[in-house]
Amino acid sequence: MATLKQIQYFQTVAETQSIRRAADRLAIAQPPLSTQLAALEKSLGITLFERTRRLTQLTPAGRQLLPAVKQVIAQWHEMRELAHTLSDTAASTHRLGVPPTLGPYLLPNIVPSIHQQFDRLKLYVREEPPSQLETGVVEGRYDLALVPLPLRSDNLTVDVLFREPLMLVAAREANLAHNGVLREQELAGMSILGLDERHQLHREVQRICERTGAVLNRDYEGTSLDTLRQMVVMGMGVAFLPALYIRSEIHRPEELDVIRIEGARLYREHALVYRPGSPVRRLYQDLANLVRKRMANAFADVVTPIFDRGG
Amino acid sequence: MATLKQIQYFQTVAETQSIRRAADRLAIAQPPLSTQLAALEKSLGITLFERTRRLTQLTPAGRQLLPAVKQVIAQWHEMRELAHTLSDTAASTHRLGVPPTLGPYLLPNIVPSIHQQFDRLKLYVREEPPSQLETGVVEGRYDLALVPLPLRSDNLTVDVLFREPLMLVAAREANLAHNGVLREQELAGMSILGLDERHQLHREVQRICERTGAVLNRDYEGTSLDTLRQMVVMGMGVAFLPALYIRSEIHRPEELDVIRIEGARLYREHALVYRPGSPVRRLYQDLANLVRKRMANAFADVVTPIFDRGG
DNA sequence: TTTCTGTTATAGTTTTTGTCTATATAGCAG
DNA sequence: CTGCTATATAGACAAAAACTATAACAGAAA
Repeated sequence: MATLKQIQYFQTVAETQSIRRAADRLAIAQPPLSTQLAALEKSLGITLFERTRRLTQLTPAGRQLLPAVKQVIAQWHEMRELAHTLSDTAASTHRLGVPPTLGPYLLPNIVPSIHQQFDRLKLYVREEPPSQLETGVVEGRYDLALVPLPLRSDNLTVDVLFREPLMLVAAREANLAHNGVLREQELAGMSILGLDERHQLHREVQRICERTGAVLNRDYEGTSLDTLRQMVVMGMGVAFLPALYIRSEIHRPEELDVIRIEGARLYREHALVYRPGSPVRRLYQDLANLVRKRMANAFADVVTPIFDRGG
Repeated sequence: MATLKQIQYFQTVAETQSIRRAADRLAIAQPPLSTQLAALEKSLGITLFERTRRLTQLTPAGRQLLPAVKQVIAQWHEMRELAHTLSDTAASTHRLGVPPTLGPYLLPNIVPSIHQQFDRLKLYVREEPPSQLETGVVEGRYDLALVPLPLRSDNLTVDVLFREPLMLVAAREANLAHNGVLREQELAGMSILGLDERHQLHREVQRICERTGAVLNRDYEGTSLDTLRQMVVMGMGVAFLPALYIRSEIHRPEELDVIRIEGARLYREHALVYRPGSPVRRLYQDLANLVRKRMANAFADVVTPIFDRGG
């Protein structure tokens, strides 16, 4: 089996037109070079060189093989160069999974910061429901993912990122809130619109309803935060929407009231997860910290970064 | 230094997602595969795989390196395939040098036969004066050449091919010959047109003139056989032209008389030459024989093949 | 929990391969 | 004919890669 070494030897001899000079250039003795050439010729079934005293030159067959040989070596060098670039772990493309109720409203705010700090890191981002994100990371379809807590699987490393409040949203005409604030008790019996049950948010809202005595309206369920918002605008009821969504999407405040609920712990928590065995987990920890800091700096009024609860 | 073997191992492990299965497929034991992978990772400075118990999968960096790795292997296979094709010596391109006073008139008649017998052999043909052809072969610019005898250099293998008569050509109006034949003595004093002295034919004609008492006209010399013919047609004198040229180029017999000289040995001899050390000299001998046979079959009236005078 | 199973890593040994030095062989020049 | 130079060959040695055996370890099953 022809080796890369032999192929390099071949090229050098072809260039120098001399086994002796090639041996010098390759920094080996002449006999092993002769031996390796003979081995290569045997394995290829071709006489590559015409050896005379004054010079060693290519045979017609060898001459035609030379370009192919150079191709192999060129590709090899290219590969090594790429490897060198990639040897900085932050220079690779990492596959990031995000839930549809968070990704579109969070990423635009943090991706620029990521590129600023890790300038050669690339992200390949896909949206999926959180449960699929988890299995996706476990099975290797993703390298890391943003998911809401709690997790189903226990074999992932979890870096908790921040706590995001859920705000009650009502149509302006409903005139539901006094001064934009309601007490938790006032939620009791209220009819709440939610997303369909494939979304994680469905369960989170469900839990809130159970705790506060509100009633989750299952006759109409939204398929996205935007449809949910539309349902509220159209007066079909009230809904809990994530603070980051509200911050980025509620552009027409005249249509909707955003109501803070006093005394209730209405929030969801997001984490960055990845396989414990990932060789670049250190990078992912850095990314997690970057997200927390970014949240602390630019969204302190909206979310609460969590710095010290590791997975 | 990453080896081809290691690169193949890398690809196989990436495909099977398991070191154990890859080892099976590669028909080696598992430990050396682990070792080689580790060596490759070290030499590239990259962690290529994330090894867990259930499966061994690519890291982000490894995933991006894989296409480059496949390229290297693909090029390598391509090279081996080409080598296999070339292992039939007759499948290569051989550089053939021919003199301008022979090539254009001989090759069209023999190249089809060559391709018929050696269907994958290719010829790269160039024209040059015979002296340059000889040094060209010695120095390796050509693999073989057709040259007129005698040779200057003595370090080439010479396969004599055939003897080609030189015919006296005169304008029809000159009415020089009786029945298309002249005796040698009648050449004495005759003014002969020739090619310029860079051509081998110049010297051949000069020798004939010296022997027969004819006079080589040096006032006007042709630069090619065609200009020489034109000079004869225009009545500037008579000339010796090679039989193969006449056979292929004298299309208008009314313009010129072709005259055979009785009793004189007026001919030149052509040989196929190549370096004695050429690994494919056997092929060149076969080619020489093919040319002789072709001459014997189709040009017996024009040239005389020479079968038994080796170099 | 413990045990069993399957996978990868490590240790030690053997075999193979590559390289070295020394020498033989062969053209070519003087 | 005799050196000179380039390549080939032989034998010794070192390095690399293979194998066997075993350890370590995680996940599944008991």
